[in-house]
Amino acid sequence: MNSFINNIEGIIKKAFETAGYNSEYGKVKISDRPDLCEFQCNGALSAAKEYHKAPFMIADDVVKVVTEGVNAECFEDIQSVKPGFINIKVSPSYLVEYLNSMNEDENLGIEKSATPDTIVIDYGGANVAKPLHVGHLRSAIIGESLKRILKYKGHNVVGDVHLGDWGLQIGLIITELHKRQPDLVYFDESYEGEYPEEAPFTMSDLEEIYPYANAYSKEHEDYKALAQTATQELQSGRRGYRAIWQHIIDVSVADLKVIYTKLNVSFDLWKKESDAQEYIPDMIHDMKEGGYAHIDQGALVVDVQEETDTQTIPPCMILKSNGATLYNTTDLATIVERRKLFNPNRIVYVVDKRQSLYFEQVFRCARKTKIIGDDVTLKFVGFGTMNGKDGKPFKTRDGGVLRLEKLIQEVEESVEEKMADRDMDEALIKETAKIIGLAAIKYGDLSNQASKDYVFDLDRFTSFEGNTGPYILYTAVRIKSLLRKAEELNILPADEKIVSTGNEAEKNVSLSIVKWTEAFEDAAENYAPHKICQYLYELSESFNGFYHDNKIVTNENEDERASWINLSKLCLKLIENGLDLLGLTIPEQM
RNA sequence: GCGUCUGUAGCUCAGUGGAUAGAGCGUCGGCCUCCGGAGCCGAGUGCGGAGGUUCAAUUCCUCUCAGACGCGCCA
Repeated sequence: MNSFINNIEGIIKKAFETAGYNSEYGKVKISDRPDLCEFQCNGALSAAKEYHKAPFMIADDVVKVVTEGVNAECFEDIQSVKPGFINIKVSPSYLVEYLNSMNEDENLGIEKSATPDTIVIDYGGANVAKPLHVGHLRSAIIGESLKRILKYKGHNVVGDVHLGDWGLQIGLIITELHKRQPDLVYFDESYEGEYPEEAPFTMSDLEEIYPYANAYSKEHEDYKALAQTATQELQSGRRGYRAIWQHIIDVSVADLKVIYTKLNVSFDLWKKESDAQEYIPDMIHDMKEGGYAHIDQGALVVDVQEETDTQTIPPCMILKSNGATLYNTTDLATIVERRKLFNPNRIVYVVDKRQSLYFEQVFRCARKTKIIGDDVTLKFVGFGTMNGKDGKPFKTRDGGVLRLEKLIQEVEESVEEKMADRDMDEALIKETAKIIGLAAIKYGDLSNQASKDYVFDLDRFTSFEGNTGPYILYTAVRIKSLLRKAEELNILPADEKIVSTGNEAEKNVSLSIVKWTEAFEDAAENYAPHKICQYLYELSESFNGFYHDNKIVTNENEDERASWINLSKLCLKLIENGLDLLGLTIPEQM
């Protein structure tokens, strides 16, 4: 169905046309001056030039057409105001009519895409053998939300974790493991039997081994060389190394799934860098055959510089001078793989914005070498860093990288403390604190524009007041409690009908509600979950205002009561739906 | 050096080619004490700076200042 604003716009555009002006000038938007009107049209101002007329005269003409036309009853007030604004207040009945149709619509007024795209979203950014840290948080949170938003729009979305499992990191672990346990069967090259099913290490072993080996290799050249050799041997298929590698993946994936589940983040696909390896030989062959790739300083590269560039864009490197593959190679091969498996119309990368130049190179290279056609959108959704209160990248007190689990735990504990005096049993508080804590983290992140850096402020994010996750949850919980009360009193209305009672706060809520379509479409088009947050906050505020000013369940006027219960229900539906798009859930009480 | 991004209230963040640029937190003053007070009203300060385009610029363009980030064998 059309959005509410589109409906008004239709009327205004028609009026421009009837009055003899181009209908394109009839654009309607939410008012900048809520004290004067609810919606406004500024088209007369820009039309003035074309028609050599004073703007207010044009506005007068248009308003006249509307007030004398068949749609006049849609407006409570529409007037032309100098220098040429058209100020609009809609009639409560017209508004309520839309509310009801929205309420009846299973998608709450959102139209599914008529031409659904197949979209692969690459987010998460996890590596095997390394714990998730706060740097992975944004990719997971934003990617998850975008996945949900695009699915809701009706697209066919595939979320891919795209695990990093193929680099030097594995070689380092193998080398260190060899040093510590040289007798392991994996290192015996003459061994031909089956390898054990059980890994010779746990996740916490890996978490200790990797950083150690990494640091050690930076100090010791020979050690580093061993690791590089091990990496190469792994990649060329040495059996024992492959077995270790498989253990590393199994142990890591099991661990990652636990924490991603905690975050309410899921992936349709657990693809790994290594899965793309099989596409590399043909890809490189084609690049050479096509004359795209050439040797430069010993390395195989594809030039991606374009004439319009204002800076030097380095060539995209496909093979290092020692013949080894690198990040670029895998990413390009992954595009080949994705095209083969899903034939997507869009591939969306939710990645740290510092990688913007790198992805520009990869995208250009992919297009130039015809790995992907011009009809496929490659979208880089770069996000900023999460900073501490000092404005610098988030660190632990001793300057280390903060593990994601630790962060989640700290937030949960902080929420628990706040809830300590609740009349709830301890287990329930713990459970609820998890939900609220997650809302605090995610909403705190998503309510900012993704591309900007933001400050992680525990006290602010977990506050139950202001533009926070907990505040939105509270509003939803409050409505739930209201509905429970109504049920107890056996006064739940028989139907879902909402009527207009002429109440001012009621109209306010209604106006907030009908803005949903615009907010959602804006979020979907611009990959901008923060638009959803903004909407939810505004809706929550106007609902709370309404709630404060009026008696809903205890109202003695039965018609008002029924309508307002239904209105509250609609608000709850919208909040639940919106929070779900952000990847959040609502507790029963808090 | 070249390039990208950012700069909006004391702090954290929204927003816009148009009429008086918004919210939260914090501060100060007040109201309401009713279905969950997590509510409401008021006070106060701001578009980094300078030009330009436009009837109209915080928004678009140029320059400038400040900060963050990036610039072939890491990912």
